[in-house]
Amino acid sequence: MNPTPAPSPVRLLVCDDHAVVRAGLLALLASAGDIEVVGEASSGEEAVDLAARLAPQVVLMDLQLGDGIDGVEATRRITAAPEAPHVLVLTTYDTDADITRAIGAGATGYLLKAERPEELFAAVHSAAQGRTVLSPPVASRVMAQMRAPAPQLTERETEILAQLAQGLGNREIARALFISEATVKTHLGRIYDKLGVDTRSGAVAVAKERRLLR
Amino acid sequence: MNPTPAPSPVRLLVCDDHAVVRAGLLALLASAGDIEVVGEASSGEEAVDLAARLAPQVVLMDLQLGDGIDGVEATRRITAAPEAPHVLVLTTYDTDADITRAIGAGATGYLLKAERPEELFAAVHSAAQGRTVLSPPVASRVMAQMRAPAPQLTERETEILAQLAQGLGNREIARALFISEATVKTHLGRIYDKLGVDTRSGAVAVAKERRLLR
DNA sequence: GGCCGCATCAGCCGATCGGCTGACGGGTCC
DNA sequence: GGACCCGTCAGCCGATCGGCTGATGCGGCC
Repeated sequence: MNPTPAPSPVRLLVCDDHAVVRAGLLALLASAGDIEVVGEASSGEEAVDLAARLAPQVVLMDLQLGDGIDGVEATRRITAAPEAPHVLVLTTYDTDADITRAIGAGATGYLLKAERPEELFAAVHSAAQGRTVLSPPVASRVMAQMRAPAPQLTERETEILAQLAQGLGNREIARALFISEATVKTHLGRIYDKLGVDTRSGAVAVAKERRLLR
Repeated sequence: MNPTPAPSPVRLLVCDDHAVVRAGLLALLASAGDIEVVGEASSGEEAVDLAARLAPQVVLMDLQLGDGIDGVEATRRITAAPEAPHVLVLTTYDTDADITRAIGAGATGYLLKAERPEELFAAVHSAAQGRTVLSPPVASRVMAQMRAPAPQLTERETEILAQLAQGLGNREIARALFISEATVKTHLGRIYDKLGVDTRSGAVAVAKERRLLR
């Protein structure tokens, strides 16, 4: 009937730590017809392993994976391999920190779970060809990121912030990081500037909100 | 062939703000056979409306719903109606605060998305009969909650905590809530006790962690 | 009526924080 | 070699916080 031969389906590996969500994705993707789910992983480690063994064209990756390595690290390891599959991130959050880290780790696309299912199907095919796919809200943020010089925290500042979020005082932070209290205060001041706050509790709130930690 | 007549399927309404997840659940539940999804909602308001109009036996409800009312409030409104359907909460988090609020709002069951799909099917049927279903981790927490008198914050303390998480100082909090600074400090002291911390940043961290706010 | 939890307030004091100015060494980039 | 960022440190000072003791009023509960 159809003169054009059916294209071979895209070989896909799905990684999500929630079994119900994973099963839902499998059922959903199966209905697409031109997508073949060749494996499923419930952890980052498993995804890295299966990506190497099953050689899928695309890995659909959640960023939040509970225990073990997170989606960013899994993405980094998967894309580091020769002949690596393309990683399409499918997650809930569209925070700057997550997007930046995922792209930095080598993700080909970044899709939100709020997206329409048809977009997901289209994105899988685009990713199979190496084409970048971004959800509109994500694309907006990426553009904004380019325009605004990105008030990003340095590694050291992030460490300080992590200690702060434990409720530690300056003296305790200093001891934990083997630096002087004066240095801690210097860093804190810069952190306040970058986050647009002027108290430690405000900094912790913003950090948790923007998912700058862990 | 089969001597026993096929039981009429459970009428189900699915509520989740993420379109991809919702579509996945639909596809998954459709494969169960004895479950009929009669409607889907992408917001709490829509769920309340559809629950009244479609008269499902069970509502599968996510707690995090983005804008508008949250899953707890939606559950409260749905179960408030006469002849109300049973609400089965299906969510990611198993924090004490979420569980307590959901059950308080009238939820019949509380399932985690990490659960196996078969458990979801079984839970829907149990919920249809009004039987309580709890994921094992949730059940454990409920039991622990019963044993330990639950260090719960009062309404006022929660308000103070919310202000604190904005990074406000004691004077500002006092002004915002129309009370004296001394009172703010008294409340803060009690909050520290209940949360097991001794600094404001620690309190904010715990609050965000245990999802005590919003 | 007494008990108790909750919210409100006062005053005190030592410890801590936040903002400031200034400084030094080690990278990187051009 | 100079500009620049990062991380490190010092000292100062006023503002704020955290812990304490003690007190009042209100509303349930028995």
